Amino acid sequence: MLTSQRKRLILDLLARDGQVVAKQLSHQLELSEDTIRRDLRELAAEGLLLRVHGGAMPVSPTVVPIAERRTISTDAKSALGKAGADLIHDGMTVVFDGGTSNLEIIRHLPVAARFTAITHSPTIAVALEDRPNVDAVIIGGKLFRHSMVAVGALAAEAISRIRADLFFLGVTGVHPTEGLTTGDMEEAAIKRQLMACSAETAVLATNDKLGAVSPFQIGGLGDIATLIVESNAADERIVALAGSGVSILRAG
Amino acid sequence: MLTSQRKRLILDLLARDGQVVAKQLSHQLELSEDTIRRDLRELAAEGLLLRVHGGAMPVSPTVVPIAERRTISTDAKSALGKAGADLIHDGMTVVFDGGTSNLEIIRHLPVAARFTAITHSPTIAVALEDRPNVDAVIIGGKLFRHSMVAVGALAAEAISRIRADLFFLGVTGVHPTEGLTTGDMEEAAIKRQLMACSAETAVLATNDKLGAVSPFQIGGLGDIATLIVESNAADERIVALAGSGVSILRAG
DNA sequence: CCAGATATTGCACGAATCTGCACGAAATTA
DNA sequence: TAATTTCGTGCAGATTCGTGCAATATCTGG
Repeated sequence: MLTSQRKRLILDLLARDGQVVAKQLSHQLELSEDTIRRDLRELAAEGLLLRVHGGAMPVSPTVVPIAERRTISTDAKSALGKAGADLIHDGMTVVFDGGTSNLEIIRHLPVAARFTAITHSPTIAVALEDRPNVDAVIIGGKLFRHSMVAVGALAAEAISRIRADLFFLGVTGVHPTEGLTTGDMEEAAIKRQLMACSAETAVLATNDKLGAVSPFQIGGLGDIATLIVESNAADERIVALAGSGVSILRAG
Repeated sequence: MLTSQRKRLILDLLARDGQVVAKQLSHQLELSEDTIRRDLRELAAEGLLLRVHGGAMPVSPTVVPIAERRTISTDAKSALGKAGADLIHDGMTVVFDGGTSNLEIIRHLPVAARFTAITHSPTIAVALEDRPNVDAVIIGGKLFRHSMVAVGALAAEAISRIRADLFFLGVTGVHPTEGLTTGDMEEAAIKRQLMACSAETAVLATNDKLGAVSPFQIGGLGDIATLIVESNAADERIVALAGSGVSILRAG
């Protein structure tokens, strides 16, 4: 490994994580701590990072961790995630469907949150890695790549044994008469089952989903308790959805 | 080989890999290091690359996506991954344990690889996202955060119905007399079960694992068919492991 | 075709750089 | 305060670098 390449890598890691630890780096890169320390010292001399005991920090307070930017997280979606996270209270058992909206909920969970999370999405499971107080349960099954969730008989059987307080359902369409829809039949079946095993279901809907319809129906609007929409969602869309018994929440 | 042709090749390699190493180049192009160094010097003078000790870097910060560097992949671990991937053939059913070594196998799979992958690690599952020809099956269960794998009764039951051709076992210790060990009891049990349901088991062991012992035993050396070690693994370590019936493969 | 000019390549050798280790100093933690 | 961890410096071995030089190949003009 080239020295300059290593230095660049250190800066990347620093930007991503907001900090680096000399000992960890030496282990990860399989080099002596001396070499790492030397690098950190030199980078600090160039003003590219701030040397601290044990490692280094960015020169300017981390803007936004790059890891969280991996999927484009618009302000709107972020607000939806925050509103969703607010529905979760300690002690609850919450099921998370796949999708970027639900991923946003995880990101907005307070680190101290203490509840049980159930998901059939490996992506969600990975996001739960740094929430030490959350009991996470993964539902297995055949991986459906398009949405990155487990489906099929294995998943169905695992779900049949679950009773949850809240289910965050992911959909591709929310329509006044066609209800909640998605693009895959098998996925729709799993979603229905997850709804059935949960006391309540909530849906996060970005503006592009309001009024949209996909091939396979998951259920009617009346089947969910809460629909969270963007703060600037068109009024006529909202009015069209009212009266179906669902409580509509504007995020942000 | 023409000089200008060679220079263009160097720039291409640089663009592709994000770095070039003088020594490697001289070997690949079958020229003396002096010639390569001269080329690099001249290209640097033209401002086409950035000369650094040992090789060269692109003038503009690497375009290689940072996301792929989530776990740092050292040369040694990369070679192990390649060797592991070579054990997989089309049509097989392969079980992947968690861990960065096994993740490295996924990264080295040819995109055309066509087989069935089974895993209880959401991290591995996520890595399989862009292998469209791989049938992926997730084993559910309680998420054990330290290793990011599913464990517990749910996982055990799902595994009991599986029959696989090959299992890539992750361990933290490979010892001549203590055998294969790991740091968590429940995890060890799951690993044992995965071994039992697979026709063959393979282990990727970085140098730091050879001779190491962790609290909980998974099995003896005789229980696995293949042990893949680094190319520079200490001979005395290897000799100590021989005679247990395991076939030892040096990677790279 | 030939002779001289020019360019390219490999080698030698001293200089510079990089890396890991040892040891005492400083900072951190209990 | 005492124990542990981390830091910084000096040093030695190894690698890489740059320059000068000679040998060979290629080009150019007559």
